[in-house]
Amino acid sequence: MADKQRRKPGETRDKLMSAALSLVGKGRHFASLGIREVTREAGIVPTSFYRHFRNMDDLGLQLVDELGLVLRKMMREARANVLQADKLMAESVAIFISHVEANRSFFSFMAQGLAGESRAVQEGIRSEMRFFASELANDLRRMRLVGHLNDRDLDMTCDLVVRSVAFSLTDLLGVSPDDAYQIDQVKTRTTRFLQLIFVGAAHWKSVGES
Amino acid sequence: MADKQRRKPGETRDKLMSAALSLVGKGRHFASLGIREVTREAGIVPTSFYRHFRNMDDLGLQLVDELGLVLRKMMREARANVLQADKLMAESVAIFISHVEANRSFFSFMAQGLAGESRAVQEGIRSEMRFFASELANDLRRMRLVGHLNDRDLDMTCDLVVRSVAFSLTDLLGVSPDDAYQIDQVKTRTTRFLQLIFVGAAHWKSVGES
DNA sequence: ACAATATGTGTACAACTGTACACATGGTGT
DNA sequence: ACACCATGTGTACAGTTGTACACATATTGT
Repeated sequence: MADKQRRKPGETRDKLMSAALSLVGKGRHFASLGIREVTREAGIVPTSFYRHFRNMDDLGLQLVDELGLVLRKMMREARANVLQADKLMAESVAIFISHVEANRSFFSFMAQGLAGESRAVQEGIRSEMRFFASELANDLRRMRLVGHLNDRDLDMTCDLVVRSVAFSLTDLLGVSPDDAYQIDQVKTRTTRFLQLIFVGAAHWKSVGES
Repeated sequence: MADKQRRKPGETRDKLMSAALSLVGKGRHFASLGIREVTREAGIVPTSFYRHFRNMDDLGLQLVDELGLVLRKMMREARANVLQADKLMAESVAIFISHVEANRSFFSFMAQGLAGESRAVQEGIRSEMRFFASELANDLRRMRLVGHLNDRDLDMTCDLVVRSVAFSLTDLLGVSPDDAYQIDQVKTRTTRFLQLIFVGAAHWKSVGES
C-alpha cells in the first residue's frame, strides 16, 4: 500500500477545498462538481472525502466561512487605505477589484452561490453581504459623512451599495483577468454607480420630507 | 414497440425545455442537470433529446431566447399600465414581482445563468438585461422625465436600475411564493432602491458640473 | 510503551451517465 | 400512392458516480 504521508492536521481538508475552488475557477459550476472529481483534483482517494465532509453541500458551507475571512481582510485593508473622503469610492472599488483578481475562484464561488442550489450556502453568502453592508454603514457613521441620514436610510443605502458592487462582480468575472482595459471599464462604471447612489443619499431627506 | 404518438411539431422540444425549467423550479441548479434526468422528467426516451438539442448548453441557450420573450411581455405590460409618473416605480416593481411569481422557474434560471458555467448563456442573459436597460432609457426619454441627463448618464442610471431589480430577484426567489409578507418586504425595499437611484439621477448634473 | 484515535488507502459494486446504433412510424410533398 | 424525412422508441455499452467496508499508518494521551 502506498505511503500515508500524513502532515499537518486539516491539510487534506484544505486540499479538498482548494481543489473545489480551483475547479470553480476553471469555469465549472460548483453545483455540478462531484465528490470523485474534487478528490481527483486534490490528489486524494475518493473515500477520504468523508473524513472531512459529509457531502458537497457541507464543503460548500465551509467555503462560505472562508469566504467570510477573505471579505473581512478586504474590509480591513479598505479601512486602512481609504483616508481622504473624496477618493473614498474610487479607492474602495479599486481595492475590491484587486481582491477579486487575487481570489478569483473564491469570488466566482460567491457569485455562483447567490443563486446556487444549496439553500444553506445561499443564506450564508447573503448573510456575509448583510454583515458587510452593516459594517460599511458603521464606518460611514464614524466618518460623519452621512449625518443627515437616519439609521434605516443609511442601512438601505449601504445595502444598495453592496448589491451594486456584488453585481459588478459578475461583470468582472466575465472578463479575462489580464484584459486591463475591460477591468478598468468595470471599475469606472462601478465607481459611477456608487457615486450616483451617494448623490441620491445626499438628497434623500429632501425627498423623504416633501 | 410502444406508440409513437407524435403531435404538433416542436412539442417534444417544448416538453424538454419545460422539464428542465421545472427541475430548476424545484431547486435544482441548471448546471447539475443531465440529459437523462431531463428526458425522464419530460417523459421522453433519452436518445430523443438529440433530435432537438446538441447538449444541455444548447438547451440552455434556447431557454435564454424564451426568457427574452417573457421579459418583453413584461415590458409591454409595464408600458401599458404605468401611466402616472408618480407611481411609476412602485407599479413597475409590482409588475416585475407578479411576473416573477408567474414564471418562477424562468427567473430562477435567469438568476442562475448570470453566474452559470456556460459562457454563452451568461452572455445571452447579460445581453437581455442590456436590452431591457436601453428600452427603459428610451421610455424615460419619451416621457421627458429626465431631461437634464445626457444619454450616457441616463444609460448608466437605467443600467443600475436593472441591476438592482435583478439582484432583488435573488431575494424574491429566496422566499416562499406564498409568504405575502416577505414578498411585500422585497417589493418596498426594491422600490426604495429605485427611488434612491432616481433621486441621485435628479441631482446628478450638479455633481458632474461641480 | 502502548492503546486509542484520526486520517489515509484499496477494493468493490450497484446505479447512473452520455451517446451510438438500428429500427418504427406518422406527416408531407409530389 | 408512395417515397422521404422528421421524430419517436429500444437496446447496448463503456465510463463515471457515490459510498460501504476492511485495512494501514501516524499522532496523541496516558
